[in-house]
Amino acid sequence: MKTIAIIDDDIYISDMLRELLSRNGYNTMQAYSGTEAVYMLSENTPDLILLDLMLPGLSGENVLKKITGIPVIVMSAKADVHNKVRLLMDGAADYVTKPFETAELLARIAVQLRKATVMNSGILEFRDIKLNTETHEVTLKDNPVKLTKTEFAILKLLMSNPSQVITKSVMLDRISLDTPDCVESSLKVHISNIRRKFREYSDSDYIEAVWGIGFKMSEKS
Amino acid sequence: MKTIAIIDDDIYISDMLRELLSRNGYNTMQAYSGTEAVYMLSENTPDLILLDLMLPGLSGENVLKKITGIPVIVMSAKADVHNKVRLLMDGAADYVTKPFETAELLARIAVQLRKATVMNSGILEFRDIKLNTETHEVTLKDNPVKLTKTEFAILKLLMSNPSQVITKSVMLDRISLDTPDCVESSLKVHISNIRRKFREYSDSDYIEAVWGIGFKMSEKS
DNA sequence: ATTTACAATTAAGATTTTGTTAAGAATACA
DNA sequence: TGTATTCTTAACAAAATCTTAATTGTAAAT
Repeated sequence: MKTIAIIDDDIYISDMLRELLSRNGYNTMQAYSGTEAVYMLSENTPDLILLDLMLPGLSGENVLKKITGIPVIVMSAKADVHNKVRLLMDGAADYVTKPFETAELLARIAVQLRKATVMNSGILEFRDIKLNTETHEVTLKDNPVKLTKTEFAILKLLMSNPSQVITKSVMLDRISLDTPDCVESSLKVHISNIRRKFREYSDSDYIEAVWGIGFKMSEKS
Repeated sequence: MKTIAIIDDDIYISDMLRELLSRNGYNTMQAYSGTEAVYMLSENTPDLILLDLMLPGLSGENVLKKITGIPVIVMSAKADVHNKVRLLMDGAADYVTKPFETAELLARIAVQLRKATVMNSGILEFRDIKLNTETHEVTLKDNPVKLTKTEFAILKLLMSNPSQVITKSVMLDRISLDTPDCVESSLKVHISNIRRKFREYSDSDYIEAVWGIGFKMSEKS
């Protein structure tokens, strides 16, 4: 049975969602603040997360940035397009505007869970590259490539959103959560190192720089 | 030695798989139609089944539904998500999309066989190590190795998820439930002790550190 | 064409994490 | 109670990784 985490400070909504979900065959867990959510997620791994944006403690945006590997559906009152784009760039899987129809929410949940099932075979593929999120192994043309933790995280982030530009600031947010901010030089070195390790098995370029913005996986060989 | 059943009507592919598998240390048996497969499985019990979907006689889907207790990896040309989901719901353990990389297929086979080993007996095996979850006995190359309770718990956790990295925090959660948090030093010592005890009977490394993440069982000897 | 801004690479030093040892604390057991 | 075993902690050395900064290369802007 799939487990869904509900992160919302409004107790009425949170409980309504819990009922709705358990009536539809899901397990649930609840958190009522950003900090509580982070703690809960460090202890448990749900299959999907419903995240309200307006949270006490730590804002929903910041909770979102800390999550990797679990699809997040953001629930927000703000409907504007610009905001939506930013959320998707921060790693949200989908977005519903409050108030929402329960049927719509259930449908979107089902879509994301199916996607996740397919993804969670554990292996991300892009051209010749395979990245196993479970074993932390990466191969290029079936040659094992040893990546460090940070290099792996960068490549996983890129391969999770192929053909999409990942801004440098998003990368820095997601990769090194603890360090300060202005460490772009470091990022460049990591990417350079990944490329060097890949070059041993292929002349082609896999990571492409998007001038002034960030990086993306490169389609062309 | 593990036996794998190959169910595919394409003789060329079937034989290619047989060679690949026997080169990698598996016994094989072959069937070329759905009806033949059902007959073969009534006579023999392989450890794992590779099943092509497009079969004459009885379709792969229907063969799948008749199988219980043996992990089935479905091989299909159809890549669409909906189809994959249905197969998994019909009881497939995993699926690969044709054409597939041999390395990937072997990896997925290994994963499923290990899972099956865990399920079916109280004995976990990994390379030269045997761990009996019921009697709490551990042997290395058939030499008994005396492990303490905590050491045993750590090794069991690792061997239950071979080839998968276990994070330090997960380990701490699962092993010493009562103690506070900052006990990484303790973990290091336990692992060091397991290694020392193993070193008496083998020079090879069985527990591998994954830098910055955790530990995993090490394939290479 | 030249300037400017950013990107890529390299190498060195700083930092973090791991592995081992030894000593004391906690626990189990006779 | 005393003894043996196991667990935890701390200290340090060794290894791997990360960051910084200097340098060179490359794309955009003027």
